[in-house]
Formats: sequence, C-alpha cells, structure tokens
Amino acid sequence: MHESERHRVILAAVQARPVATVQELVELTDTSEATIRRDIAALHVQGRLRRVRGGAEALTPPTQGNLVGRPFSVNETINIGLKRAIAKVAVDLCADGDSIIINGGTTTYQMVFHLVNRRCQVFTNSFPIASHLLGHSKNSVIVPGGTIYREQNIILSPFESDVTKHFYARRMFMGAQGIGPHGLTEADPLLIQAEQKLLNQADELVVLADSSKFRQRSSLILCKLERIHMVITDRNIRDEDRQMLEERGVAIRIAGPSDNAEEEVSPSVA
Amino acid sequence: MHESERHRVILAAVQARPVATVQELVELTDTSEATIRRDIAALHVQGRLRRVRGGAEALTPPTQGNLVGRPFSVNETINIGLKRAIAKVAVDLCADGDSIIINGGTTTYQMVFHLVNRRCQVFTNSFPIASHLLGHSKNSVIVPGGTIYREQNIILSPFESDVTKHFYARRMFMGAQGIGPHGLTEADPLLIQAEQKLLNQADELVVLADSSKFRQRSSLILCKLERIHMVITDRNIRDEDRQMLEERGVAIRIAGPSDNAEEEVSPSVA
DNA sequence: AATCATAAACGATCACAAACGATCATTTCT
DNA sequence: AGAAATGATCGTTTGTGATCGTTTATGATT
Repeated sequence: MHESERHRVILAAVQARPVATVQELVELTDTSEATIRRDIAALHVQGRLRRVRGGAEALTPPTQGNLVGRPFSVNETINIGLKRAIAKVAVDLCADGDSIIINGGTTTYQMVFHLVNRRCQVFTNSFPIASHLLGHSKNSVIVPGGTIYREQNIILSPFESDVTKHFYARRMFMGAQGIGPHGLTEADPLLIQAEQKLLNQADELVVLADSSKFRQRSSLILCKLERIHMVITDRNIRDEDRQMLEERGVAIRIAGPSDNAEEEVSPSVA
Repeated sequence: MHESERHRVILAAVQARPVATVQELVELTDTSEATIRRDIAALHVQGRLRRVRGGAEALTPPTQGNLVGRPFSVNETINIGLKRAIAKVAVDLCADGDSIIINGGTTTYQMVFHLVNRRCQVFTNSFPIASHLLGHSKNSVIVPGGTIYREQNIILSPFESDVTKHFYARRMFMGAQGIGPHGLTEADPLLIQAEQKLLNQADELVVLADSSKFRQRSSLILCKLERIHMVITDRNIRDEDRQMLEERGVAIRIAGPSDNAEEEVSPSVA
C-alpha cells in the first residue's frame, strides 16, 4: 500500500474513532510499525491529526463531535479489538464489485475501516456506516428510507421500501444481540421488523458475534440458525456452542485478535 | 495508444481509485514506466491530478473530501452570507412541531444552522443536512431511500419510495438552478425526477433563490411559477422579476444580508 | 503511598528494495 | 531525413522494515 493511500486510511480511522492505535493501523494497512509511526509523525506536522502515545487521534475533540463519525454512545470500548478482528474476517469475504448488505451495529460498524480500499455496493441501514463510507471510500452507498433513530443511529421505516425490495445482495452481514439453539435473538421488536425485511434480500447470511453473545439471549427470535451461513466469532467460543452451529450446517470462522488472524474450523460455504 | 488517449485513461483511473500506481497504469495502457511517469508529470503541471510517490491521485482525495461538516465542493463561498440570510427567513416560517421538507442544495443547507433549536419533523434528501440535524439538533429526521450521490450529496432513487409517499408536509423548501417566466429550472434530469416526487408531498412550496438565479435558466423545467407559494430572495431582485412573480400570485420576501433581516413586500400566504 | 518490575511504545540506525530522473538508443510519424 | 515520442539502462534518491537501546506507562509489592 502506498503512502497517500495509507494516509487516507489513517485519517479515516482517527476520524471515526477517538483514538487509533499503531497496532490497529498496522493491521489495517498491512505495513510495519515504523512506517505507521512515520506516517503519523508526518500527518502530525501537517496538522491533519494529533499524535498521542500509542497512536493518533483526531484534532476535533469529542465536544464538537458531530454524531456522525463518532457513532454509538459509550460502552463498547473493551471488546473493540475483538470486534475489529471479527470485522476484518467479514470484509475479507468480500471482493471488489460485490453487493453486500451491512446491518447496523457496533460490530458491523468496524467493517468500515477494512472497507476503505474496496469498491463494493453497500446497502446499509446504519447512518454512521453510510457516512463513513461516503467520506472515506469509493464504495457506492445505498440506504433505505425512513426515520433516523438517534439511539441506534439506524434508519427505520414501518413501510415497505421499494429501494430495499430492489436491492439484492450476495451476502448480508449482521451482528446480534444473542445467539442460541432457537436462533438469532434481538431485543427490540422494531429492529426485528427491519432486519427481517433485509434478510429476504440476500443469499448468504453472515453473523458477526463474539463468543459472549452465545450466553446472551433475548426473548425475540429474529431467525432460525438454519438461515445462517456463517458465524464469525472469537476463540473463546465454547465447544457446545460450536457443535450446536455445526449440527445446523453453519460454518464457523474464528477471528484471532492478532496472532493468527484467521482459522478455518468447519467446512466453508464457498 | 496515443498520448491524449493515455491521459484519458490515467485521469479516469485516478478518479475511480483513491490512487493509481505507475505499475497499474503501465498494464492499463500497455506502455513503459518512463512514459507513464512523463504523462503523470505533464498532467501534474497541468493541475489535472496530483503526483505522489508510486503513482498519482485525484486532486480531491476522499480523505479531505466533502462529506459531513464540509459539504459541497468549493465554490459557493462568496454568497454565503446572503444564503444564510435567506435561509434564516425560511426557518422563521417554521414553528416547533411543523413537518417540513428540505430539498438538498447549497442554499437550503444553510437552514440547518437556524434549525438547531427547533424541534421539527424534517424530511430531506440531503445527506449533509440529515447528518447535521442529527448531530446538532433535536429535530426528527427522515430520509428517503436510495443511492447517495457523492457529487451532490443527495439521496436518489429511481423507485417510488413508500416512505416518501407517506410523508406529507405543510411546507417544502428548495433552492433552484434558475427561475424565470416558465417556472423553476434545474440542470440535471435526475434531480428533476426526485424533486417532482417531493413536490407532491407538500402544500406550500417555498423557493430560496438569491437574485442571481433570475438570470440563470436551465433547459429543464421543474414546475410552473403558479406552484410556488413564496420566493425568498435578496434586495437585488429586479423590478421586472418581482412583478413577474407577483402577477402569478407568488409571495416575495426579501432577506437582508445583515441590517434588517427581513422585509415584507407582498401579501403573505400565512 | 512509594518503589520496583515488566511490558509496551518510542526513536535511531542500518540494510534493502522500490521508485525516480537523466541519458541515450530506438521507433514512429511527417 | 528530421523531429517527436517512446523504451531501456543506470546511477541516485527515497521509502520501508528490522533491530537495537532508551523512555514511558502500568500494576504489583512492600
């Protein structure tokens, strides 16, 4: 990856997140620490970002923070590395030109960083995802119509959207509130409704769920396990959960935080 | 392949991708590195692209690019005070709780700054407007579905959206490319199509057009003057243009740049 | 609470590879 | 034939990655 391209990636990363670590940027750009440090130093003297120990941050403090680009409230800082690794595996499934659906969520949001150099057709109901891809990538971006809910930063509509009906993708990526023998579970009925509409518009369903999601189950079932083609999770998944998925024919991929990035553990759906 | 043809290819490549490497261009044009370097150097001094180590990139890299908070390209800086004054008059027409439609554009974008303390229901096809209102106000925001065009930062769809059809507003605000005896004119057929859909969803049509718009006319007619309920413009409007509007029953309001913000010059439609 | 131990982050240096610019030979078009 | 453009070669410059020692943060112990 070339210099100007790296700078784009780095700036995109810091603008979307309070701080981007050197390690994250190394994985994102597939270069060495030294190069990233040099890039950060250069961008720092250019006044395009602020250099901090461990990485870099955007110039604009969170005070001015315009919602977009600084999405999702507070929590979700601990598992961020995990989520990003999972998201990377998800994006690695995509090639330029693919049509994909990205359902809004904190885990799927991490996909945007890995998508900056792609040129996919992305349909998303997440306003932050759309915004970031618009500003920091060449991907084509399509959104459904509806009211934007600040709480989740998601576009929801009680009506059938013709845009949605006309968009068909090979893969749909989504997070989940919980996952269990009965299927994917979600907390909010409104979300269920919106997500089920999207489910009909894609062939393969890829679920991004860290291992903790296997212990959280909400009351509302979004879809059965059989509908899922692949689950991307982390190495802490319990054997019983893994077995449960395999019995239903769900492929599993393990995202490693850093060491070995990816590992196949069940027949691929290729 | 000839020189001018290569230049076309190179320019297309850098605009399509974030950055085009020399190697890529060599394969693309089936020439040597030296030639590509010479071409890049020539295009660089012509100001048609930016030369970077390893290749070339477009002048407006997506990094620095538009998007939220820095919407719309470059121009439009001179009339900004005028536009803001016009936008203020427009927002003053709105009360909390009103449902309004804001069609995307540089003039209507200025409305967001005056809307920060309002609590309206805003339907807009402008991504920057939606983004700004989401982040800096309590207004409820509704968008249509469709592809987001980076050029104009507008959401467009060839399909009928049910969201649009179910939203009905008292007022619709829009800018215009030009305005003349035949009506409002617009340059892009795609925009015409989108705007006409919106026209059906509002009672009153309020047009924000500084006086220079009366001299610019495009070939495509968006709607007749009779459809307009009010035009907000500046004090430089010519008498003949004012008369033209009054004869058609269009109310006129003059926005003062700073001194007296607003002035009634024809019977209000209130 | 202060100190120490450990790990992470940093800066500097060096070797290597890629990219570059200049020069010259070759081709192409008039 | 002559001018312009192209391609190849070579020396130079620049960016990159690895390794080193140093600095800084963290958290564990007393």
